[in-house]
Amino acid sequence: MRAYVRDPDLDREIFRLSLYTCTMTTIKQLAALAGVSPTTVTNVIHGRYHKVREETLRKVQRVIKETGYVPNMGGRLLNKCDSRLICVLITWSRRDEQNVAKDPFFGEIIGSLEREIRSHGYFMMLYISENAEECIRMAKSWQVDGLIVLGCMADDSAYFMRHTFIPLVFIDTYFHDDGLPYVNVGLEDRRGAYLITEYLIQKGHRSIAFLANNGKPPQGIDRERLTGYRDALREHGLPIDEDDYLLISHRADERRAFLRDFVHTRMKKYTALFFSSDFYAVDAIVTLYDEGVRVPEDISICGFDGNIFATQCRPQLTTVKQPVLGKAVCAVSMLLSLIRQETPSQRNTRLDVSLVIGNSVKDLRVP
Amino acid sequence: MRAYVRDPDLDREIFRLSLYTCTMTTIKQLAALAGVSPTTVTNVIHGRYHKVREETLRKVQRVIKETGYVPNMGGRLLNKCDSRLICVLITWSRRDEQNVAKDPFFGEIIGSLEREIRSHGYFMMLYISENAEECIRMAKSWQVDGLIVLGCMADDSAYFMRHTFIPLVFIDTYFHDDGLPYVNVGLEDRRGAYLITEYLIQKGHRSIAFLANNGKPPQGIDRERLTGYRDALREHGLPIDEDDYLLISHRADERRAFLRDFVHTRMKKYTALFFSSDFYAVDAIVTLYDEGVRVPEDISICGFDGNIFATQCRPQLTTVKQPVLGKAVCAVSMLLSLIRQETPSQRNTRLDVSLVIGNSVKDLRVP
DNA sequence: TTGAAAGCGATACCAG
DNA sequence: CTGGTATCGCTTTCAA
Repeated sequence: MRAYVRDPDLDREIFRLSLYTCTMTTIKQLAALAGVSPTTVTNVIHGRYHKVREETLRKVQRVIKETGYVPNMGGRLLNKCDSRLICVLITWSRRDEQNVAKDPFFGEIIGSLEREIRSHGYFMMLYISENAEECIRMAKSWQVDGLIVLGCMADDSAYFMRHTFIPLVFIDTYFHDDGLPYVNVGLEDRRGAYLITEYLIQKGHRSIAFLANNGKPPQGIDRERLTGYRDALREHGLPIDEDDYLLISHRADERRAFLRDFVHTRMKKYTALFFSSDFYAVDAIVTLYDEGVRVPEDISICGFDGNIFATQCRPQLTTVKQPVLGKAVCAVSMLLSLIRQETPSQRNTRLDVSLVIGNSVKDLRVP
Repeated sequence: MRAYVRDPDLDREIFRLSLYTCTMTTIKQLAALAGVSPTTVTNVIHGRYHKVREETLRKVQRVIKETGYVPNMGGRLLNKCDSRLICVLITWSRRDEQNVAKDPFFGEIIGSLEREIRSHGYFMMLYISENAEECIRMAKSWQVDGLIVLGCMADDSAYFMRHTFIPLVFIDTYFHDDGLPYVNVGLEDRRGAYLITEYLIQKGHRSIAFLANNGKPPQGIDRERLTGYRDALREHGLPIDEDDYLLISHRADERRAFLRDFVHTRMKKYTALFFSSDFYAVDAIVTLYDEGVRVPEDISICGFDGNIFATQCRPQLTTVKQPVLGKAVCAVSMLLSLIRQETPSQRNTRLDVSLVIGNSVKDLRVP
């Protein structure tokens, strides 16, 4: 195999072409430059090397490299089935937009998903909407290869499943019991809530409230966490009272008003408050602090998520840590296997959580 | 103008077609259904109503609606110049990924940008990379209509400007003095820093350190903030010392180690620390708290950003608030005007900032 | 191993 | 007002 010899004519042509930086090089042009057909060029691009002679391969590769060829995705899209696009859908139903975007979980999961998607050679579209129909329209419009849906309500997830055949992976979603083949990546929500409630009980707490914001009756993850909390109470022989499940608003002003009132009335009934997320737990610590209530001296508080709020809060929040990056890795890998038409190893993945002990819980056994 | 009469044949056809939910309806099919040409259908879709007779219009609109027509963006892309795609680029140079994604600013700006982009009928791609060349390749590949680049280094911004003609708006970026027509949306960084430093001085502080992490000499926004801080010192007759500009690491462990050491050594020299971001300021408050140093009793601290960290921190952080949503609105609107080939009203927008007084600064004038 | 040619869906141009 | 048709860049099929 002899060494590749530079061709001055080709060099000149490539240079001439490189001047037109405004218009992109096309496969046809590459073909013309290399003196081969478009077919050969595509074969090289797609790594079908067995279909190309060594010398041709080199020549084409050189032209590709030197022109700085960039494929036009429009052409690909048109030829169906390979957009290389993955769309991350977020449907904020209850919580309002501002809150969700400020929640560090949002940034973390978006960042992690982007990294996973890009590292697998896909591109990420982000679409945030309350309207499931609109989401489906855009997915079809862009022929996206796959969808990752973040924490939506059961009605929406059913809608997504019924209205498209696009590979679909949910994160943190719970579903109607309708037999549809949902693929979900979630947490051991129930176990996490159980663990932390048990921890509170161990520390001598007997009257513990659970606070969440996903409706009465609770839906989705909050229902699971409530169940875990109640399981722990029951198994330790403590009474379960409907009234100990408290609904808090997603609106900061309403939430604070509630807490300010709560402090001077019903709070006396409890020694500990278990919030369904760090976001709300920290907000409560701060509100109570402003009301002169000290944590954990006057009341113990814990959360769920283990995010940066929990670590940067003083007293440091006792909480349940979830693996955010792990969620992203898992979701993308499941989605890719769906895209490859493989049957996923598991439809319902529940990632493990762990207890993070901070200083927001008082040990009541010590006098 | 007589009422539109339903056509049973058409109804049947539409129903038949709707069964093929797997393949999308095309303009050709719409045309066939409505008994017109593709041209007419496009005209209707693009609202060129003056080119279509009333009756035809109605018929076509009905077919579009009933088939649930969704345009295939591939076709559009191919016909150049109208991808309706805006790509948000993030190039983390110094700070590491985890930190950036956890910073609430990230989530807030992403959320706000998405909303702005979508509400103007565009689609958002998110691309996070350290490699400017890679960014340009993807932008060309997708023929994106515009790019929004978040806080990159001067070298990268120059690279972007030189290597593409795609409309480009920067956020929070400072540039080389190379005469390129950068369009940027930033803050009154200098004024903000000036304001808060002046506030500290008013409260009796005379030795104030400035802590940031964008290198020595500082680059980008940190250089401006440093300048504002020094302007305030100078104008109030206080000495300016190189050593009062302290570099902190983006790595949590290094930063904390530095602070822990700092507390027992050089910190005695200062009565106040001004951090270049709330992220670092809050981290410092927490680290100092753990070291038994109380804020503001032992030392005063302030930040810059006015994000949720600052509000949820106790003592509440005194800081400079920036309009995050405003940045997104402004950036998207400038980008759209660039896309429309208009000359932007302003190349360099600096949004106003305001002082937020918390409880993290001690009034030294009170004995 | 290579090439010619037919499409993918939307659009714009030009004729009627 | 409406329709035929060529085009965009890429892929695939089929023939050489």
